[in-house]
Amino acid sequence: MSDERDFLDSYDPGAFAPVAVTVDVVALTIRDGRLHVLLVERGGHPFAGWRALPGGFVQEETLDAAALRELAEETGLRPGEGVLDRVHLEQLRSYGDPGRDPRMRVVSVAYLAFAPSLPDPRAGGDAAGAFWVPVDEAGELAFDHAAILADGLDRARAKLEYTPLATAFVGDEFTIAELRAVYAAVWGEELHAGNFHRKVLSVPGFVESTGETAGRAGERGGPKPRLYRAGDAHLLHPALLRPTREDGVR
Amino acid sequence: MSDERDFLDSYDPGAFAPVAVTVDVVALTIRDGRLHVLLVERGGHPFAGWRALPGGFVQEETLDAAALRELAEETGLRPGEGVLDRVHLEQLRSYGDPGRDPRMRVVSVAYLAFAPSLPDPRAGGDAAGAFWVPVDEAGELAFDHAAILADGLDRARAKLEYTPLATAFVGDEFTIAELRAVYAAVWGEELHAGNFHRKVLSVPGFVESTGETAGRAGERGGPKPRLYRAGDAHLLHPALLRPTREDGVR
DNA sequence: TCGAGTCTTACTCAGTCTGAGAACAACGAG
DNA sequence: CTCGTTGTTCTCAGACTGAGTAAGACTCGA
Repeated sequence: MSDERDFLDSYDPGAFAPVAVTVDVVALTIRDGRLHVLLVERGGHPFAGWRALPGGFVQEETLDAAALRELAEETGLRPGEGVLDRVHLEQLRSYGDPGRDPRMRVVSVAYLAFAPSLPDPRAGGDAAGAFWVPVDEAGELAFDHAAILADGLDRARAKLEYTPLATAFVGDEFTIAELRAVYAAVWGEELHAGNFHRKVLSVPGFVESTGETAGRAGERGGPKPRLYRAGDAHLLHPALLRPTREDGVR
Repeated sequence: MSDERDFLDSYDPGAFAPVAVTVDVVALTIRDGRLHVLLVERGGHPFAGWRALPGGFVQEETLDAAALRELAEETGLRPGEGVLDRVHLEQLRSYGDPGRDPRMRVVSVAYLAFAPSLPDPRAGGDAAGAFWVPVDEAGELAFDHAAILADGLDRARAKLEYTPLATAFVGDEFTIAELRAVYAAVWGEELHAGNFHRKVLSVPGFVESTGETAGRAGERGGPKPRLYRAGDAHLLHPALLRPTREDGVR
């Protein structure tokens, strides 16, 4: 048996059937109290003119870096400008059915991104345009992107329960009511204000008080709310469970 | 712009840097009350002689099918013989750091498999041998497989809480005590028998009674336990929470 | 065959958590 | 100023949880 050096030198990477690896990003944000997803309109074949998730081929970089790069390209935001640094990015899962892309065998690693309200994206890359769309108006998407979006939403809704993810949707300092609005937007249901308040403050490490109060109350009155920052918890314990998904869900 | 047919005909799949896609399987089972993982000893370079997770290159098949095939090849089990059909298989996540494989850029889609006690594997494929190893004795593994295994264990421990996954580790009919042994093995701690019993029976759809009792009691006495089958729930509600991971985990 | 020890199952009880509702004060809009 | 809205705090009954106890049923070894 040859030694490892010889083996690597003689190794032929072309010996396998060609496969491409892409990343696709399910980027979520909240605008006007509704959950939105970032979509692009495809400029080229296949699926020209269709809406799709932002994404592209992986280059010489980690998968995480590829996802962040694609997000930056499609939104026109630059890393280092501060906005993108506050985006929470995590891997969702991979999709690799033969035939999901008519060009060739493509395995796509999907990512989930959460951001505070971002500006309207500038067109860039090979996308004819990018825009935020309310998740319930996404409609048909190219490839299997509708399924990917559905998986992403499931994951997002579940993670709100046991992680402090909601803080990724709000600014640096926020009120409990803003946090509650995030939960309401993602879960699609109103939450009992009093109980939510009690719960959030009772979970260690979820939020910490800044000692300040907002300069102004809400548009429709009420006292000036207190401001909080995200705490140091990675897991919420105990969790904030969703209001009874009636037991039929199973 | 050419139409889609022309575009596809002229598309050159070789235009991108070569990437290979593999699947790696974290297969878990319980033997003698301890959680075991299936490992192979690598026969060829790179990492010849090292232990690794079973896995290999994806062929013209879905990712799920590739994972099942690799599992079958490494264990010597054939699909259709019944044993493999009862294996729970789910995607874990993908690993694609440049340099994780010295041969070329390799993106690996990791899978998690749960099975009732399987027979000792027969060697097969390019592995010099395959064997079940207690998870806490896995030691160093080839590539980044140690990290993959750790992620798989995390996922398994978490999923036990809110899904009926534990039933995938036991036979078709089982006792509550066998189910409790699964939780104890995966979580690494004993559980209060009475409370566990109450909890399992109170979660709708987790288990359903067969009406029968086991022919024999445990080795060290006790009454003949009743037998149960897995219910139709996909999610446990309410969940079986792990005994207080003391709040420092965050 | 008998006793010791083990195990399943059921029950109890105090502490905690939850959902629902009410109370109150602070605030904006008209 | 008045009214409706909102942030925050309480209260209360029901559900759930961990810990312990108890009654049998059974195996094993003496």
